Amino acid sequence: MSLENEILLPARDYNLAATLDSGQVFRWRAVGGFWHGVVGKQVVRLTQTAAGIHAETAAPVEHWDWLRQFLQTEIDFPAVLKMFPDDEPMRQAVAACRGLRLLRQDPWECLASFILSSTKQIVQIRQIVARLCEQFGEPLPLRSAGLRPGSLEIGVGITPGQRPALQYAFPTPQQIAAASEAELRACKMGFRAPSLLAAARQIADGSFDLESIRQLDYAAARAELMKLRGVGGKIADCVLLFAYGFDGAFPVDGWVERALQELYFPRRRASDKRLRKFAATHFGPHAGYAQQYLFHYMRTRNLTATASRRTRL
DNA sequence: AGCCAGGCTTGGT
DNA sequence: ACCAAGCATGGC
Repeated sequence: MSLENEILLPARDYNLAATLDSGQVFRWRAVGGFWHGVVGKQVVRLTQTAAGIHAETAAPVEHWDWLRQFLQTEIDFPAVLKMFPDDEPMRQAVAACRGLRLLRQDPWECLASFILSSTKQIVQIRQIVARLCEQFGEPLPLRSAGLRPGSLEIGVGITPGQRPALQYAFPTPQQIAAASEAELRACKMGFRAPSLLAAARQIADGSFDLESIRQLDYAAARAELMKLRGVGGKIADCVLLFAYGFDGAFPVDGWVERALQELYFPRRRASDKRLRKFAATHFGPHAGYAQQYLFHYMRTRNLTATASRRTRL
């Protein structure tokens, strides 16, 4: 197969913008109608068309399996929606964001990102991850050397007349493990630094195996991830859902807790444990997708509320 | 200025 | 089993 640096991936019911901006990934940025990001060592530029998702890479590639995998364009998405519970909150949440999808991330990048996520706003997680990648990640070429010379320059933060910022691969466990805690703290991750460093060292020296997680069932995989410092139930569920494809994983953070409380238990206050138990049975085999819809629904509802509040002032 | 953020760990009942 | 403090930093 010949080398290519662009492709159209057919996709229906796919809201690319909402998906890349929904708090599952932290390195994608919208630049003039395009979404710029990095998948593995590929610098990628995506845009949504009527037919699907058009992708361009800075470096030519032999195939596109890695991108189909990341974007999950080939799943039976209508079947996922069909399995959602038929109740008013879910109808509202789905209507609020048609085509919101789950991506399939690299486990290490996902784990590291969510170790850094605790008690942080999404904008801040993005900043920390960006610093981490700039400090410790491998710099990646922004333009194709061969194909269509000069036609494409992919980079985050391009403004007219300005060179695009360099892009970086997400740092490997080895690269993080070689850092000091002070160097990590310089990325503004605060008390999360020792947790990230410990995870990186365990993975780098082989005492913790991210690949073997795939062989386990959900409960065992969750327990295994929770052995890592700084990884509790919520972060474990995020990694299981976003990186390993455990569709039953149901991360409960503040937003989702509020969603469950307000939408399903409006009268009485339900304990965190009660909410988790309810979620485990109520949302079916694709509970993780349902969770993402509830999360996005609550978050955007709040954002528009604050925006309108601001304009009124 | 002060509250709170895609939480977890530890130490108290 | 449940509750609270403490953690580091910055957006709003």
